[in-house]
Amino acid sequence: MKLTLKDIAHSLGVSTATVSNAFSRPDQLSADLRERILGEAKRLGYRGPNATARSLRSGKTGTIALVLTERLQYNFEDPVATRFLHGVSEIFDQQNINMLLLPSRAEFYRNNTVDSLADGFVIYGPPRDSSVLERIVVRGKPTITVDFNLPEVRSLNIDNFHGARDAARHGLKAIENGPLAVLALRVLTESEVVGRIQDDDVLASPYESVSRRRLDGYRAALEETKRSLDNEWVWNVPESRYEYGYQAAREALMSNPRPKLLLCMSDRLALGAIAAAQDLGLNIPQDLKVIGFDDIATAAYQRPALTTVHQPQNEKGRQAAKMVLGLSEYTKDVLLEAKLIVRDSC
Amino acid sequence: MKLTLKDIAHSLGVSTATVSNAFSRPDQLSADLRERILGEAKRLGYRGPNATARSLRSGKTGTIALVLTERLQYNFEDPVATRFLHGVSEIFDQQNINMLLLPSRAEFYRNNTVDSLADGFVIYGPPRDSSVLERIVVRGKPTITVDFNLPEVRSLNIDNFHGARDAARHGLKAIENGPLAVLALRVLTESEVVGRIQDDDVLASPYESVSRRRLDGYRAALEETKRSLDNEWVWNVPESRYEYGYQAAREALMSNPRPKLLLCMSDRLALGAIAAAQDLGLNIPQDLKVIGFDDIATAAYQRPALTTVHQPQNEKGRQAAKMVLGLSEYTKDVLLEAKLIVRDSC
DNA sequence: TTGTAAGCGTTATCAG
DNA sequence: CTGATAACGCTTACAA
Repeated sequence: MKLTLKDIAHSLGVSTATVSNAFSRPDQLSADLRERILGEAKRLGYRGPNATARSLRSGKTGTIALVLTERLQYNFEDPVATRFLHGVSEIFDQQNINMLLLPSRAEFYRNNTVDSLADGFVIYGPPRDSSVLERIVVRGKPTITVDFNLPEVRSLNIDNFHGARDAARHGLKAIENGPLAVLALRVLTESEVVGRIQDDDVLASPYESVSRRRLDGYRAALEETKRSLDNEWVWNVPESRYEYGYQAAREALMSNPRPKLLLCMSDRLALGAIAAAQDLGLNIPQDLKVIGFDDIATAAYQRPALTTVHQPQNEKGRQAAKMVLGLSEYTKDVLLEAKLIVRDSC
Repeated sequence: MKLTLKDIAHSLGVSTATVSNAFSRPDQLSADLRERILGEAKRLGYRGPNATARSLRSGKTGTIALVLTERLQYNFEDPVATRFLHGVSEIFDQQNINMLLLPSRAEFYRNNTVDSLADGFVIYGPPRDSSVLERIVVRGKPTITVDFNLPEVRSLNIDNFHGARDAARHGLKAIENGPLAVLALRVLTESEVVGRIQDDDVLASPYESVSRRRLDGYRAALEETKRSLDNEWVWNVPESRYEYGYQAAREALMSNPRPKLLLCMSDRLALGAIAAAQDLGLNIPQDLKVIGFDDIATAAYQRPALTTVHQPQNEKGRQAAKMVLGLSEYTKDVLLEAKLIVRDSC
């Protein structure tokens, strides 16, 4: 048996409008009548206004959608993404907001008009297929992009350039003039394999990507010491995974001259790299120095503890949530600091 | 400018019903007309039927809700929960299902009629305030419970009893007749502190809880060797956290006689316990043996690698998703195996 | 194969 | 302070 506002109204001899007000706008009716209505509703087992009907009429859903990676799965795997969601959910918890998780793969949106399902959107990272953005970025609904930019849309980023530059500076000082290699994350747009960047590879990506900024940061530090970064010493890695870090580092460490420093664009890559180095019998930091990026939890736990660039993922999540809810103290684009944390690996 | 079905219908001189069919029931009209409608929609910038209106009418939302812990945050912190969500999202990814994350705290449901927001519910763990269940368990919407049971609702569990019993058997064989302690997770219903179970503490919980089953498993193994478990040697811990494991283990290890075996109801507790032991100068497994539960990723990585009971969280997530979507190969309650994995710590 | 029309359960507007 | 009534945008019998 399905109960509606009408049933309550009927049973009490009042109008549906009044019952609606009793639930949604308490100030619109006498406390007394409201009491009676709520009591009757409870007695009959009515649980409150139907959410879909309410949204259809009011245009509000009480839900914020997070547009994540191609496949949702990834977000429960990668500690960086998970930490971001942790921050977001802290604010949603406080504000009683429903959290809708959406993948960014285009196919998902073919039969799915999600823009009506949420009051706002947080787009975490650039979708591979940018047509998704056209379906989502609807005028009128608050939308913010995280880790990339879109014209006309507020963005939240961390300062990848300076974080990377500081990391590289620190590393370069430690190895002086020794050789180095970079494990770069998705710096080639379409490549799905681990490998050196070839001279003729194109480094451009459709958005000013996180990786690109980090690479530029590394470069800037090298230039300060009159060095430059040869593409040959940059490994492209398609995803932030331990195994890829292992593989790329192994290739790099078996090259001649053997790098004394590995600049890694994520901690997971760095952890894989350390394992590869250890398996080759190298000591860290004596034989090889490794610097990561992200500062995931294990970076501090593991031995040797990882020197890395801390990015405030938790705070980033909180900021993203506040921005989309209009609760942020900032009114424009936000750039959070990324700070070098020196531990044992360099 | 907001576009609706009507606008498309108008612009083409057909009825709204036909436009609706063009999007939702292609077999109801000629391929030719459909082509024309879709073309016009695209030209005008119409993105497809509004999801709220569609659900109001059809009763379907394309969304499955996961009712998680009190605060959503926790699920992005605890690797066990995260792994479960990983499994769930794998199936949702395949089936293009929207994933709605809901906290289980009662307050959230006061002004929120969520039952209309989703086509089905997965309730992961018993809510502290069971009134939430009344608001959610609606006849007609597929609902399944995970890690607990509810009358009339399909459930998914792992075999906690046998997993724990096997763990305890293995540990008891290793220490022969030595003393042991248990780090028990939320085995006291209301306690928020770490501490020994007092004789007069009540062990009952409103549901047959996971912890209770694990405790019974430990007990069963002890009884096989004619031993029994004194409450005094059971520490209650309010949440599965490293720090609590550390604290409880420290208390246990400073007691007399000092336990030779720690049976821990989660890996995070076990990892904390190992750290506490090491800080007390104990060697594992020589001086102390530790067995965990869950088999989280770090259990295998860390040194000494943790002996633990593997629970198939990923598969559990997949099963939960399949069950709620009616895609499961099982038709009744499901019980997954929990298997002892022997590594270095015992 | 296509069109007509009656809702789905609310909330907003406006009048009383 | 309360009540009629008209949307909200769509789906689905049923009729043509």
